[in-house]
Amino acid sequence: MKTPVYQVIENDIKDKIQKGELKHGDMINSENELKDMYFVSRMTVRQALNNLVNEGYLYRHKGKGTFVNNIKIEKKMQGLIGFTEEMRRMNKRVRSKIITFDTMKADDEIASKLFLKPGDDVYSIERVRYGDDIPVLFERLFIPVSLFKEMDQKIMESSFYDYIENHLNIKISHCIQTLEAKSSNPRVSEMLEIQKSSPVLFMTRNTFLDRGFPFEYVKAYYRADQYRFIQHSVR
Amino acid sequence: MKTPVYQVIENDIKDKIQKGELKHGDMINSENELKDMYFVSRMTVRQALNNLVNEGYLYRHKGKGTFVNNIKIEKKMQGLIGFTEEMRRMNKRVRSKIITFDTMKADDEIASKLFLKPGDDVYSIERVRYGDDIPVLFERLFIPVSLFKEMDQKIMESSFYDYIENHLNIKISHCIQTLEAKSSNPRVSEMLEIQKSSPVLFMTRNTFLDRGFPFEYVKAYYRADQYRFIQHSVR
DNA sequence: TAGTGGTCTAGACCACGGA
DNA sequence: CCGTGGTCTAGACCACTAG
Repeated sequence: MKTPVYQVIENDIKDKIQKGELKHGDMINSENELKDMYFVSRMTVRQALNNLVNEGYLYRHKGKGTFVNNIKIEKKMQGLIGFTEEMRRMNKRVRSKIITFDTMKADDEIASKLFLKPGDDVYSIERVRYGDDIPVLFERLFIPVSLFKEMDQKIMESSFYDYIENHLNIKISHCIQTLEAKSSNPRVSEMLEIQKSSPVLFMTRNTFLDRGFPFEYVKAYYRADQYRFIQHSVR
Repeated sequence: MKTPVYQVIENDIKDKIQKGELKHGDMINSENELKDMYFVSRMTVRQALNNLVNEGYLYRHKGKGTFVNNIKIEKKMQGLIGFTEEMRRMNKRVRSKIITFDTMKADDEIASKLFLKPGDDVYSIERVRYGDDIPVLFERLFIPVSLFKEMDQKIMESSFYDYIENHLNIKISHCIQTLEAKSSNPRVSEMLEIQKSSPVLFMTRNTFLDRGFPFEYVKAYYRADQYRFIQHSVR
């Protein structure tokens, strides 16, 4: 279980950035210096630096050197920040209430999103999520019954994604989200405790397993005065 | 202006995936085969394959081989799809109209977003963008004068990002976007040709150069009935 | 056991940037 | 000019997978 040399070099440089010994804009040791410092060949040094450049820690300028990037934004933070994480950033208490939990027959839209035939069984789950007891989001999830025969309300109240990845041992591959502005309809207004026809942020999410099949389709309404999406993109 | 060998190999493999000669799950030629096919050393082959793995085209299994990934498109489309691209997907003609083009003193908000002091000079550029002659988005850009002394209207009418990356030879590092729903104010209603207090999608974007400094801060209003954001996230 | 990718060496020549 | 990163070589040994 020996750590490869290039990973040792990577970790040393990351540590120095973490500790503040290397700051944004600083030039790090040149490849030839690092090669002599670690008694390795230059290609090994380059392997370490390439990885750090790809992860956004460093950037290079030919003829000048290799420099520390301004990396509050790591690749980890890429993509949209989820509801729970965002609420935690704002120090708000999170709570969920399940409104309905049914099975139904998929209509054309749901069927096409979940790669089913119209009329196939899907779970339909409505819930409201609160931050500091203020309703922030009203969502409806559609999940194929055929994929999760033993679904129950307890799974939905804890972490559905955890259940899939750790209990069923299936990896989640990717998702496609859409975001648009809408006026709230009466049902949404009631659930979010806002006036009729207020602006709301409407999101859909289609999430796929690593076999390429979708396992959920979600429609969600966010209160305009309580939530915004934040997204970091690299490169 | 000679293309490096590893890029030739990369392009050949990308082409084969594009043409369908290589499909999801197919094993590509081994590193030793590729080395003999291109009359290069194995390290050069590995440089090509490493890049394709990082871009999501391929994945490797030690002891087995290198395989074609199925999500090549999603990785490329990761992050939010831009206005021009989205309009093209919907086969709409794109047009921009610059409304105002001024310099002004940064207020507290603009200054903090652009790492300036309040009172520093910034360009303020308002424009409306149309799809098939329907106004889709009204945006206001703030750009530090100190970074782009020779800015003029023609740069903004063509591609600002192209100008930075290719003429000034500075790389763009990353951006932070926020998205929320709002009611349109009178100015926005007029520009987007919609009724007063209609729902609009409000976006801000703060974009950074590879030195870590921001070069633009954008506020944009999207017509709810004409635009939605689509986002792909991997893993 | 044979073949694959993972790690690593000790060199080389080039293009670019700054003094 | 010299030092930097960019590209490339012709080997080597290892760990893993499959037949």
